Amino acid sequence: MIDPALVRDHLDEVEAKLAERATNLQVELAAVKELDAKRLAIIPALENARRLRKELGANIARAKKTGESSDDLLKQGQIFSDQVKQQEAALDAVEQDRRKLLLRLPNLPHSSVPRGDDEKANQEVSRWGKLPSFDFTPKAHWDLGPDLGVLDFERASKMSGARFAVLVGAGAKLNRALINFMLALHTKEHGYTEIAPPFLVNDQALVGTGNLPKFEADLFKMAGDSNLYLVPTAEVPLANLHREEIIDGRRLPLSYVAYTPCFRREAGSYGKDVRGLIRQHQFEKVELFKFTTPEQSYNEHEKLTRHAEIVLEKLGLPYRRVILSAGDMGFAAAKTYDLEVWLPGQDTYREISSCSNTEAFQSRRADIKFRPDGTGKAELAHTLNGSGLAVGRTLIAVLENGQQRDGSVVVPEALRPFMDNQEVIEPPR
RNA sequence: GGAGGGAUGGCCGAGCGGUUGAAGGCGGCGGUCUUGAAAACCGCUGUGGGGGAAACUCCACCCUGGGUUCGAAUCCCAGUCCCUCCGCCA
Repeated sequence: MIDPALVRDHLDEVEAKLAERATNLQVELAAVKELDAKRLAIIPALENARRLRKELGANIARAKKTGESSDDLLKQGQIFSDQVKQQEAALDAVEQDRRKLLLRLPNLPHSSVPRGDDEKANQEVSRWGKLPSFDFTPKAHWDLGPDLGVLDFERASKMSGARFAVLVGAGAKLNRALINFMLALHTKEHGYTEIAPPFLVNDQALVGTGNLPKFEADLFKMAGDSNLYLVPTAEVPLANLHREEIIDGRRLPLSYVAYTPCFRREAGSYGKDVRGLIRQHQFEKVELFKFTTPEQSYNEHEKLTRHAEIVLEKLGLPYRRVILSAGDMGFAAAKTYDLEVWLPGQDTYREISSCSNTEAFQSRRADIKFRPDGTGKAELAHTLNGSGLAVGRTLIAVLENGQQRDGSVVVPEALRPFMDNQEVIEPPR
């Protein structure tokens, strides 16, 4: 949620910033501002009514003590009480409406974010790694995987339908090795605390991250009268780890890493990435998350992005870093770097990680604060998240980049300790 | 699933429906004392929202949401979470 005070005092700036996202939210912003003004008008009236009621209450108590008649006072009390109730109802309605609008406004882009309406305006920041050259035509993983006997899309569709996959044998093992490798790296070398969170979260948690109320269609909701949803990313449970808390500022930054499956409806992506493991209803991810101070958050953003990049470097997978344009960023992000891994089978870079600073956007929704130096006034924390990495896409990259003429795949050295020292995945004979 | 018990400030804990934002203790901060420290003593010590340049001031908040009442931390209803016992269960 953006700061309501900004809408009140700097409407033009907010409008301009949101316009960079290729959105037109002038109507909503004007409505927020109007409701805000109404709110500020009701509050003094309400408080005055409450004060009158309170003072009268004290008089009644006194009169009762001395045994005086208090019938007139009681009658007056009724009037005051009605006024309070009326004003309270008015304030409640205005605040609810205002909140409803605010919850649907995206975050303001940071000043370092390039303008632009969509991914075409994204800017490459850096490249790493030498693109592999093959003396044969490299296969895409949707051919390579089944040929190797490690990926099975047809059987998955029988039990679950489209956008699911079964990993078999060395494929399942490679998947597990990637998870363990990433967790080991981030916990031992990058200082993250490992979290094993719930995979089902309630609606409030999703409001906190910005997935609700606007993107309900992207989520799998449990049947029945529960308000539980399957996590679309570990970002949700991790962000809510400290909801409604005031963190001792001396403990910041707090860095967490969690492995979870992720579940997404992928509504509206019909016909997009229908082949292979790129876009699935269920995938796995190792997620990085930080709580930090506003002063440190952009520094931490760089660090977090580097931590994700190091995974790719250790695996020897060529990639590039891209800064997303304002129009291509997610709802909650103020700034996002995407990491794109090279997929030779598709002759292109594909997103494998997205690292965002949401500034106070999620903290304001989830009420996450910190107290600098452990004392003084509590301030909203900044939150950061990033994939470190998407496991399925990493698996694809390992297969496509490591493939050999005979259809076998070389296991990256860094992964071998997690693969019983297996060096090559051989095709079935 | 059944039967009970509970939820109050950073923590523990008290609170006949009427100056109770809330006793007391612990912890924390500041001070006095001390060569230093401890002890002792004194003071301060929540969050949000209005107003104000500020000092300050007003309003709200005792799990959440309703209700009763002139007035609710205190009474009633619903819900959430925690604990104990029984049943079931990986």
